[in-house]
Amino acid sequence: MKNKYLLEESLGYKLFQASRLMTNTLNRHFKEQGFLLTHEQWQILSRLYEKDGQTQHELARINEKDQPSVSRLIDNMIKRGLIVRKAHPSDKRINLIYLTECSKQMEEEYTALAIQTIQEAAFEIDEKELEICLQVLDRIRVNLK
Amino acid sequence: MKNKYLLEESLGYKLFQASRLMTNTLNRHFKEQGFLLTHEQWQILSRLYEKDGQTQHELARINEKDQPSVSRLIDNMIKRGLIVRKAHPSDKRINLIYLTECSKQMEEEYTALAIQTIQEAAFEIDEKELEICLQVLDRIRVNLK
DNA sequence: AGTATCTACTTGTTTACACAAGAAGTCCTT
DNA sequence: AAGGACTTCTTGTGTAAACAAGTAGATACT
Repeated sequence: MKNKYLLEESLGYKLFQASRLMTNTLNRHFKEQGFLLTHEQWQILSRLYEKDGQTQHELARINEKDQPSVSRLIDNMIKRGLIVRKAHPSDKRINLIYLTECSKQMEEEYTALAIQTIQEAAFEIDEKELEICLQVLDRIRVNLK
Repeated sequence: MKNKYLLEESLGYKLFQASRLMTNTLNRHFKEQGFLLTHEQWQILSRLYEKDGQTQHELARINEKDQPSVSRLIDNMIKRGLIVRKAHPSDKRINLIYLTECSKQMEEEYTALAIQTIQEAAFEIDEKELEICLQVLDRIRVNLK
């Protein structure tokens, strides 16, 4: 008997679809609240809430994106008044990225929507099983990096 | 003590990064073998290997994408000679999508790379824990759909 | 000092996504 | 048979990804 590959049952496909549903749901929540924010922009903001004034290089590194992606993501966020670029005091190559008053004030509301999305996703999932899932995801990241 | 939200530790972020690593790895494998194929295109092909001659609407539905995305994805795949559009015999609205001789011949090689990617991702992960993770992913999809 | 190398960032190109709106064909109902 | 509703697909627009190539500033070496 042939053991056929089925896309639908594969780890890659399930991961991909679950991830996309979560990011789409978060995007929808932002939109429903009238916030012009994408989940990618939220990733950047969230890093700045943890530590304001990081370089683009650092933001790319910790978010595991390449620099061109972050460069343009930041362009869009500046257009929307979420962040600003400031020159590094001594190294002219470097841009330091800072939150604006506007985005600082929104931290709680944005964070609440992120947490809400995770709670919706994790609804009625056993806590131990969720923990195991998170560990597996960590290991996948280690394996592929 | 304040229980702060940490992006890095969140389900959404871990899912997103693990998923992106898997799709990027699959893309890289295709490229290394000289195959002009993206993971999104592989999703479509894989569905056609299961059942040739599906409509765009059906392909969009089962892959959980919207129709415009599938329409343009199919445009690209036609350009690369992976599939063809054929008119439905009685309903002129409908395009039926068929594999080409070329893509039919590649099924085994493409599938091998998909399986290899999953094996790399799942390396040294306990089988029971992986199974739990897959179930959690299924439940996340149910919760958010 | 002068050249080579490295670093941080930007620009160009292609692929793909989501949402909105439009075009064309089919079906239903009277 | 005619009008309206529904279905299928395409086009328009904006966001973001990866990879390649380019620019400008800092550093290191002789």
